[in-house]
Amino acid sequence: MDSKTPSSLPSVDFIREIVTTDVQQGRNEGKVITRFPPEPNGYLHIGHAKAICIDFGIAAEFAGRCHLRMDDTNPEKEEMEYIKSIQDDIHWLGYDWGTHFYNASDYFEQLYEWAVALIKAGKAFVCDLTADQITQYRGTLTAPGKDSPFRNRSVQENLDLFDRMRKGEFPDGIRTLRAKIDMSLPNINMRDPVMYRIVHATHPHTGDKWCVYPTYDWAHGQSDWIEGITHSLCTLEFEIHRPLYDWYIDTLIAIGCRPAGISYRPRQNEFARLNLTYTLTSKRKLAQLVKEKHVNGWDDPRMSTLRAFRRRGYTPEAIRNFVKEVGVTKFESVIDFGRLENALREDLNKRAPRRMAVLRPIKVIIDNYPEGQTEELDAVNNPEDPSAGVRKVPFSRVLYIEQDDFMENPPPKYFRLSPGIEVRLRYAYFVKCASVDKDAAGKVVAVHCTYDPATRGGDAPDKRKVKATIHWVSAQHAHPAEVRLYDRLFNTSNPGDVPEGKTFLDNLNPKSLEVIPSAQLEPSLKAANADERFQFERLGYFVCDTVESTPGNPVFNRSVTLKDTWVKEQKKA
RNA sequence: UACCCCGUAGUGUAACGGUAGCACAAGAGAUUUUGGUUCUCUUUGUCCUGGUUCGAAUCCAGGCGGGGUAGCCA
Repeated sequence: MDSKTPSSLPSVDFIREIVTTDVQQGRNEGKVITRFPPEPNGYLHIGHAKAICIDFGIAAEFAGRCHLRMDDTNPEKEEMEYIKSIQDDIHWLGYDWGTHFYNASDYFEQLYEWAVALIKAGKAFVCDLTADQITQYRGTLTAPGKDSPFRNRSVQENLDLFDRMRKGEFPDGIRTLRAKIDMSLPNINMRDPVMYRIVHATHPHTGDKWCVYPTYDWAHGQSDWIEGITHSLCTLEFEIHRPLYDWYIDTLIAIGCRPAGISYRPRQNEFARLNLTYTLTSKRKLAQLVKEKHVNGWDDPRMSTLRAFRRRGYTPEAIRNFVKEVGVTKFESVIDFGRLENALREDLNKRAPRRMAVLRPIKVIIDNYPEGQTEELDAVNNPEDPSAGVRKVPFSRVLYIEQDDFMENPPPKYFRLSPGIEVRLRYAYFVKCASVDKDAAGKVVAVHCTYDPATRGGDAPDKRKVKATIHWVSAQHAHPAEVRLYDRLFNTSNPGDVPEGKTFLDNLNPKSLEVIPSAQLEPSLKAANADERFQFERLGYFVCDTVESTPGNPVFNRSVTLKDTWVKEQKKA
C-alpha cells in the first residue's frame, strides 16, 4: 500500500508521539488540550518561546486548544503589567488562547475544598513546624526525613486549625498544611510537601480574601485537571515533581473528588528547556542588567526577552521555525545562537525589501560626471521576489560609499575599489578609481573616479566584467539617520559560567552596541514606518525602531548581519 | 553520598532489532549586478565494557560522563 520507507515518514518528537498514541487510543475523549502557565512576575524570554510553540503548536496540530493560565499562587510576586505583556508576546508569536484565559487563583475555592477533603481522609495535616524545622525534618538527599510531631493530629483539630489559618488568625509562616505521604521516600518532593502557607498579602485578583495560598505543586496539577487539560507539558526541572503531581490526582480520585464535568485526568510530560549560546534567560540576571543599566530596558534589542527580539527586528516566523528546527527532546542541549540568526536571515531574505545605506561614508567624486546633473536609476527591490518590483534611486556626481569598500593598498583577493581598479556601483555605472584626496595626516578623505556612461544600469555593452559591486548613496540626496549596530551582549558562549571572584557581568561584551549617529541612507528610507524591515544591501537586515523613530526621522536597528565570507577570508590571512 | 533523567559528526536532531540519515557549522567548487541568495561536492559520529541475537545506536547488565532534586518560589 505504500512506497514509503520508514525514513521517508515524517519523524516526530517524543511528545507528539505520546499525544498521537493517546488520540488514537481514544484517551481523554480524544481531546488534546494543553496549557501555557507563566508566572506573571516577569517578561517572556526566548526560552518561553519554545514552550509556547510546543504548547500552542501541538494543540493546533491536533485540532485541540491551548489555555493561557497565569500561575498566580504567590500573591507577593505578581503584577498586572506582566500579564499584559505576556499576552501581547504570545499574540505576536502568532498564537491565541481564544476565550481560555485563566488564573490559578480562579480555583482557590475548589482547591480549598479538596484540601479539606484530604484532611478528612487523613491525607493532609496542619503542621506547626517553622520553615527551618521543616527543613530539618525533611532529611537530605541521602538521609530519609522523619515525621513531623504534628503529623498525627486528629482530623477535627486539623480541620479547625486549617479553618482558622484561612480566616487569618495566625501570623505568616507559623503553620502550614501538609500532605501526608512518606518522609522516607527518596524523592524529597514526596516527604509530606507543603500545600498551603499562611501569607497575609493582597492578591492582585482575590484581594484580601485569602490568608492561605496554595503552593505550586498543590495548585498546578489540580488547575490542569479542572480545566480539562490532557497533556501538561513542562520543562525537565519538573520531572521530579511528577510523582507528586500524580499523587494528588490519584489520591483525590481515591477519596471521591473530581472536578465537575471532567472524565479523564491530565498527564505531565517534560522536555528540555531551550539553552542558547551567548544568552542568559535567568529572570534575576535579566533584571539586574536592566536595573544596573547595562542595557536600556527590558526591550533593549540585546536582551533575550521576546520584546527585545521584536524590537531587534526578529520575526515571529523566524522564531517559530527556529524552535521547530531545534526539536523537542529530553537532552539538555545548548543551541548555537547562530541557528537563531540563521532562521532570521532565511525568513528576511525572502521578504525584506533591499535598500542602500552607507554606514561609514567616504566621499566618491565622479570627475567626468557633469556637475549639477542628477538622474534616477532603477533598483530591484528584492531579487528573491520579482513581485516586489523596482524603485528609483537618485545618482549624482558626488556619492558616499562604505569606507570598507575602498583601500589604497589592498591585500590580495580584495575585489573592491582601489587605485586603478574598476567596480560596479550597484544599479548605476562602472567606475574606476583615478586618485585620492588626503588630509594633512595622510588619511584618505575622498576618492576620485571616472565613470563609463555606457554602463548605465550596471551592464557593460562590451561584456567586460568587474569583480565587485558596491553600494552607494548620492551625497546630495542622502538622508542621514541614526543606526544602531547590535552585537551579542556577552563575550563568552556560556555567560552564566563564571570563575571564582567574577560575575556574569564580567562577560559583558563592551562592543555589543555601536551607535552610528549619522549613516547616509537612500532617500526612500526616510519614509520608513516603525517595525518595517529592510535589507541594507551587503550589510544586513535592519528594522525601523518602534520606540525612537519619528515620522520622517527613522532610527534603524541592525537585526542581523548578512553572512560575510570576506571577513572569514580576512581572518584566515 | 541517595534518587530521577539524559549520552548518536563541531552543534542540534532522526533511525522504534535490519544500509547510521538530515539541518546548521566547517572545507572545495559553480552561478551571481549583494564577497548575499542558489546549486554541487567533501570532511567528521552511535561514551566504554560485556551479554542476548543471524543481526544492536536501539534490548539487558555493569561502568564512565552530564544534568536535576534538600523553598512555606514556580
